[in-house]
Amino acid sequence: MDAAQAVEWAQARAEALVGALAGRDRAVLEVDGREVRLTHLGRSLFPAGETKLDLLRYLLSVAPVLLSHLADRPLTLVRSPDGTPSTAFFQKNPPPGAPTWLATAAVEGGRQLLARTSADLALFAQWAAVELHVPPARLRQGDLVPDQLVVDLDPMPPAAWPEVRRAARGVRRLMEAAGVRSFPKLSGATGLHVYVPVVAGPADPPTARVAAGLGRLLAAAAPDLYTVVRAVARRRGVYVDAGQNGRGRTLAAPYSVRLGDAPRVSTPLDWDEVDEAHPDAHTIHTVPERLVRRGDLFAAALGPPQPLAALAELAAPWLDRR
DNA sequence: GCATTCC
DNA sequence: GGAATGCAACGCTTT
DNA sequence: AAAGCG
Repeated sequence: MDAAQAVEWAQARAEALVGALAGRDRAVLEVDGREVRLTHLGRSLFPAGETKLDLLRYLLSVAPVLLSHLADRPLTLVRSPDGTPSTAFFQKNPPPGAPTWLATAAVEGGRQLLARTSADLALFAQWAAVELHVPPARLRQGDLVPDQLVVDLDPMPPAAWPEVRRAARGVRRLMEAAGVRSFPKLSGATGLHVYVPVVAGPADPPTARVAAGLGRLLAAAAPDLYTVVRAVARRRGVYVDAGQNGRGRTLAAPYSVRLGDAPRVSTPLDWDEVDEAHPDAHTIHTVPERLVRRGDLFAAALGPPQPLAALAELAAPWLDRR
């Protein structure tokens, strides 16, 4: 079964499960053989009135692909019970009272949340965990091993989406020059993330250093477009944030909803779409249907991995510069 | 959203 | 009993 | 040394 079929099935199941909840504010949902207690289903989480029930419907609809991108990655939830970004809080450890069936992983001394099933996602909806963040690294035998290099493009006002598009084209060319496949997605806020599935050889520098080198390379070639300067006041154009590849860093997962003035989704794109796409066009209302039509454009961002050396070589002259 | 702690 | 509080975390940079 | 940043 391919991604489109899986989502079609999941969407039908979501409609059936959520349909049975219509008009109710509390309920017990049975999914994947688990019982999830739901409350405040009518609570609005976005200005246009999308509710916790809408978030639940979305998460269940995209569950097969969303879960594939969360697998083996310790989760950071961004919870906002009233939908307001300013009152949101992070949660990475299981809260007291969490159901015993919710999986956790031992990560660097603590226990962190994992998502494995649709029941897990339903629980996160109940928790008003609007954003699901994961590291570009996977758990393997208790260790967190980087499996993706991410170039995070963030426009600094007055730069905006048009500048991000131009910046993305440059990143695409750079990745083509390195001979690696790369995959763009909307951050769901104002920026864009480019993912490269990689595997590091023993002699390779860490992905964070390679990403920082690529950022400096881009900024040297087009200083009006790219900036790698940390100090916010001195940034111009599009900020290339290599820090997202560092230890313990996370990004909004593919297909994660984002908090804000609309339920935008961090949506994978085709490279050829980047010039036409706009973040506002991809929300919980549009992404499930898009998945059925296009499949999961990020499936190959999970692998097969490509040698990090291909990028390390390009970045080499810039690795230890500033 | 909810368990815990504080007054 | 009702209100307040915590719920991540850390290296790197700038000041 | 402390504060800012993501």
